[in-house]
Amino acid sequence: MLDSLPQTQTRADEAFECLQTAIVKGELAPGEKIGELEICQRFQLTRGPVREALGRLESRGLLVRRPHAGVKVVSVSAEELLELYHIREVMEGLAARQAAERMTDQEIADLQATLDSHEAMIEQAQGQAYYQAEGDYDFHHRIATGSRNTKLAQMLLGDLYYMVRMYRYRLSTSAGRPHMALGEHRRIVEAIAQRDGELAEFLMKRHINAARSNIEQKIEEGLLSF
Amino acid sequence: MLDSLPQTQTRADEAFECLQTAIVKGELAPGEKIGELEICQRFQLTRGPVREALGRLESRGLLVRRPHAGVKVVSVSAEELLELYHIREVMEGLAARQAAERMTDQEIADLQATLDSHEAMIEQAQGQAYYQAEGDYDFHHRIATGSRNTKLAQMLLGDLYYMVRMYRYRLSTSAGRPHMALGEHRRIVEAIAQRDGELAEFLMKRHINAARSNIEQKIEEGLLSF
DNA sequence: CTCTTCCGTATTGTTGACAATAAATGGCTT
DNA sequence: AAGCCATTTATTGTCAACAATACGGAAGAG
Repeated sequence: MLDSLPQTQTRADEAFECLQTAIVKGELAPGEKIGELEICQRFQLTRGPVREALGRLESRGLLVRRPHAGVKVVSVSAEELLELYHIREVMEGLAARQAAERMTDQEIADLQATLDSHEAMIEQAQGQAYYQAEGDYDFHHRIATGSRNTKLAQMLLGDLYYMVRMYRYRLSTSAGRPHMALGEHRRIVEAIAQRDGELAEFLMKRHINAARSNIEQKIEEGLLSF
Repeated sequence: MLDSLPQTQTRADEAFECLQTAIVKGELAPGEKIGELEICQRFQLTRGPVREALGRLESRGLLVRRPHAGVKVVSVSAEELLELYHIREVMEGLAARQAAERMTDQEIADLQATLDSHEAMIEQAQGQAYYQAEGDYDFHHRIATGSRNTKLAQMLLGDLYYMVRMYRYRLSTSAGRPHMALGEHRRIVEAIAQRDGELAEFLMKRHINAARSNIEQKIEEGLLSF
């Protein structure tokens, strides 16, 4: 009765989550080839569920698989990473607009509270980029679900974010931007609270575009390992 | 030597494609519960590959699966279908913009040729909505790949289109719109040929928005079965 | 007559063994 | 010595039997 639902329901789900987090956290490096038995003994599973999980991961674009040749973690080039941000820009813009139209007052209040706690964290622990990264994820997560657009949330949360987070871990999200990002977040929430969908969309697009430019700049400076 | 590569490479791939087309064509109705053994004897396969295929289909949102309870074809409500078009609007807008920037002259010429053949088909066989539907798919397909945005094309071609096409088969794409749609397509290609990304994006968004409005109107008229 | 409980059955989830394919190694020829 | 071909081996793809779980119906109590 203690471990009611923290443990996943099926072995395949377990394998799926384990693999996913391992890939996102970088424990499995991009481009790295992984054998099935290797995974089995690592997570104490059998090949059946693992195989099913691999299929799902491949379908989501985190793995690439060649018949009879094995699977390897997807390796995203710098260009592709920037393309991801272009996609995020339009999709999250839409999410913000719909969130402005559909979020409940309670959800908006919670969102504002979330930002407050982020601000406190940033001021308290200067330079702790980790919390900011998690907070940023939380912020975008809430807006995606707040859009009440099932498929949109599914695509953002199930596909794009994992892929972006996969590189967040080694990019450490550009020091200096936390404060600026928080301000942008505040303005977006403000627009949502005023039910101004158009403005929310505009601000969100600009916000993500700024993040993209920031990464692009770092790449040009040669600070990134690709 | 005859069937060199038309047959899929692995049993799981085979199962995946069979199931996918069956769902899209409506042979498996939305909401219908399907047993694994049922699929096995239908496509002459064993449960292993089928199981893996089911996992992939679920991951792509065409199936919904409850542990130990079975899988059923996803049933999309009218609201969710319209939401799909909102997503398409922003994503294909982006695709059109990037296609205008990146398509080769050859690709653009091919695209124009495609429209010519569509026009011929429409004039030749009045009211043959089927060809128009296929032609429309072809048009959007080319622009998605022309964007040179791997993930964007993957999401459009691998996720959204199948879901939309699934309903196209019973919507029969609104008679009367074919001619109008072709004109809109022409203007979009024109913008792409002139390398005017902004205009291409605008026109594509308006094009999809018009399609959405059309469906929305039909729903309000109660002409659709949901 | 209705609701609840229990049990049987059918379906799903899992496992380990078997078959097929691709990569790797070694030998052979040129 | 270098390149090509065959054999070997390890890994993937597939299969059929086993175990676990949820659904459905029958029996009993209220």
